[in-house]
Amino acid sequence: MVNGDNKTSDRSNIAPVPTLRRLPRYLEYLKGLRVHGDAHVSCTQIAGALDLVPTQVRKDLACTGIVGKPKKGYPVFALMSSIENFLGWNDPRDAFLIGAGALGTAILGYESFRSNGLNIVAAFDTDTSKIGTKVRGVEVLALDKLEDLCRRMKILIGVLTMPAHYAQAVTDMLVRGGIKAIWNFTTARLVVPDEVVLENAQLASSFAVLSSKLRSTMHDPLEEESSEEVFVSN
Amino acid sequence: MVNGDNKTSDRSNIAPVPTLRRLPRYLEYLKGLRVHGDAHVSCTQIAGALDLVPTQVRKDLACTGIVGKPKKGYPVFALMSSIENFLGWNDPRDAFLIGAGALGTAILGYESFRSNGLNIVAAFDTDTSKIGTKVRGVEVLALDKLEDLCRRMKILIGVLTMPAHYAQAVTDMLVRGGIKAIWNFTTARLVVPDEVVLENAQLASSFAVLSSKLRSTMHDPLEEESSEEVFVSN
DNA sequence: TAGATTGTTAATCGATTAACAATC
DNA sequence: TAGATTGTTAATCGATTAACAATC
Repeated sequence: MVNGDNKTSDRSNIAPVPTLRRLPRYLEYLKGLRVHGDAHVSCTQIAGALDLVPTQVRKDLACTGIVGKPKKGYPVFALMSSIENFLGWNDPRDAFLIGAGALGTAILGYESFRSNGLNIVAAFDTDTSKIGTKVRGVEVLALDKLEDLCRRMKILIGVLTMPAHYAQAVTDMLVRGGIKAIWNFTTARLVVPDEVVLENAQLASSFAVLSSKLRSTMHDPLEEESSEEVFVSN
Repeated sequence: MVNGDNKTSDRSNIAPVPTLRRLPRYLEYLKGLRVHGDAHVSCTQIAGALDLVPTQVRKDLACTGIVGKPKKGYPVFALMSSIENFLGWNDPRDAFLIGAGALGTAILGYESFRSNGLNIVAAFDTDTSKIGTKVRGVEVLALDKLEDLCRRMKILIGVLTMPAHYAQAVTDMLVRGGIKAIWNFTTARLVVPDEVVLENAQLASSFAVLSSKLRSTMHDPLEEESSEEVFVSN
């Protein structure tokens, strides 16, 4: 059993980041199909709906370990399980959310995160008027209990939704409390030990892509009929 | 002037998406420097702080049109302007936000978006208890006024923070109202005409990357000291 | 001046896409 | 069976990284 070379367990469960980012889209699409029984779906179908090419979809899905049937495609439910399993979304992971403001409330309310393995068991804040209350059914605790509770409850994920200038201090508390991963919604650049996973939500990156596209369509006169009056000599 | 071949105006102001996504990080770093006068910054400095390689930073910055000085680097303020200008973040663009819930409130409160050219001038909702009130200083209006106001106020950007199942209907209203860009925070896959820019915030993608990394560190026994008891024969 | 840094060209790397045999 | 679809290998594409002359 030592050094087990089991073919079925994909030890090297690494996938390119672009693939990882597409997997939730596939899952969302599959959920939307609302099929039952042993319905199948092909890469052509998925690609068509999501504006991708079938080969890419096939390669992405292969990363999760699913095996399809030629001519039929993939069994829908098995495929959903395969994606969820690959992402670790089938077994919930306990998380703390720090910052019970508007953004924190929004994250707590995202039902799809809960169904995707993010189990936020408590929120933390420094605002005494919030401490002791519940937000979206989750209790808000005092920030000074964070490190101790993190350690005792073996919390895996910390979600940072507080003002950016507290972010590093809170991160340090979580790290001391033995956190495994940090999902950072602030603009702060965080320093964490190598063994802690850090993912930055980077809303500004998304807005930058939008801004740039918008700017080019606005500046490119060929994009649509010119907004300026065409001068016609009469 | 027709067909102007002006070298200074970079007509083909296209940059790779990965570059676009990094630009806000550079800007954030530069703002954090809090320098004054004609302070300069080098790619080596920026790369060191952001965990990138200098060549990549140099190429990214070159996309924005900035020209540096050998041995000195780039003038900090000119560089910030160059990035902001490239993204169109220097002149504010009027936007509507649809869905004045927790997420909408969070976006309205993100001061950095306002300073980055996103000028949300009104919010819309169907909840009559919210209509007429102000959220973060922005008035909440009835959804049925959306299309008409969008057209009359020549709104450029629509920010979607309402429940996913309304998203396509709201998008259609905005499109009819002449919107140029849509920033979608819902999980809905939206259909828009070619001339409308669509950017999906995709929080789930970010969470998928985190989940996958976390899953591999948890499953990889080499990542840290084994959590299982090592059996020692005595 | 010497040397750090830029701008740019070439090499590398990795993801996407195409091609095609295998298969149900 | 015929043909759509899979899995996989090869070709392409584009971003990253390396190399290096120019320069202040």
